Amino acid sequence: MEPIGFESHDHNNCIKDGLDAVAGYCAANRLQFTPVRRRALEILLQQHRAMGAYEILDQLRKDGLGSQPPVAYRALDFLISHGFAHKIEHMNGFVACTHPGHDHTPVFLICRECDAVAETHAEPSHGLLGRAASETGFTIEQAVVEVLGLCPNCGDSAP
Amino acid sequence: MEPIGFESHDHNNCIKDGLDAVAGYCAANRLQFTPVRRRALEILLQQHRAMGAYEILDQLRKDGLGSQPPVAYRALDFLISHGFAHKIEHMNGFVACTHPGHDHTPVFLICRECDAVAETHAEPSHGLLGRAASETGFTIEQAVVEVLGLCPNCGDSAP
DNA sequence: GTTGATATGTTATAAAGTAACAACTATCAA
DNA sequence: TTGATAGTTGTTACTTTATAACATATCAAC
Repeated sequence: MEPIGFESHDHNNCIKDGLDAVAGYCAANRLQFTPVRRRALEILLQQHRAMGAYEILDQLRKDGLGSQPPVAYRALDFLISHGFAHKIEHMNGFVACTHPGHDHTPVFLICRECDAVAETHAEPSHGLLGRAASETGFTIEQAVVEVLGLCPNCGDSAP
Repeated sequence: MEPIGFESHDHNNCIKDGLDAVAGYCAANRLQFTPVRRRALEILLQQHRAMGAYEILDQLRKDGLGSQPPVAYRALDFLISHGFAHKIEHMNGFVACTHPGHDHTPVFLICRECDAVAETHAEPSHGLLGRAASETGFTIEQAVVEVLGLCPNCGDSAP
């Protein structure tokens, strides 16, 4: 599973592919991919970094797509609840999912220098987490894994 | 490494031992373990669950130890920066560390039913995280790992 | 005891998130 | 095609979480 986000790539594809994948998933599952939701996702897709809800709201406002906080938070709730976006708890921010439609436990690599976020995966019921949980009889439902540090670009220049 | 928090235990020892360990560490390292800081830690130690900063502030206020938010946040900053407490990002809450004084990467098991928090450990440079990081050239500095689910007590009664 | 660093008290405000309700839109069955 | 229902958006007002800035007090070391 390759993290996406640090290496250079054709970013137009990220946006288009992301929107298309979600549009398709919504069509197939009778979910309403409304203008607000679509635009919110597009805004997130434009950057591989965590954005604040109010930052997203500012953009929506410029497009005449809602100007009050609940509009942004509701769009984000929709995107998150269907796995199209994730919340970065550590930053009170949000990122687009890099492979929407698949059930997964995301692991984020977050650069403290440039705020870039790369997403990869782990299966929490295996490995360290699973072992600690099963030892105590704890039932895992969800895992928040956020790794902070320096991305390849920032690590090289400012070590 | 055994998680602490779910099984029954002599809780008076948790409080006393926690305070003693931190007091000793502070004495040895010329840190000021002031009344506000000591009481904030004691409040956290009284419960194996995440508490909000304002919840802690309420308690401090009752003891005449400060009544404004910065007092609580500064005490928590001190405790966290020296590893005596941790922030649970997922809940905007704080817990006492169960083994202060040791450098470590905490992993939290959080019960969504009763809010109990157990702390265990992982070494992020090994395992899944380390592999994902080294593949991309990412330098890990810190990891936030919060596992949500049901503790043994709540999982049995309400599955 | 003076000085420089550290800690606390306080005011004010920023940032993040939600409750509640009214108005609009999609969906689908009759 | 109408009407019932569920889902979505607009808006007001508010709660919760967190911090900036500055004055005052205390500590620690010389």
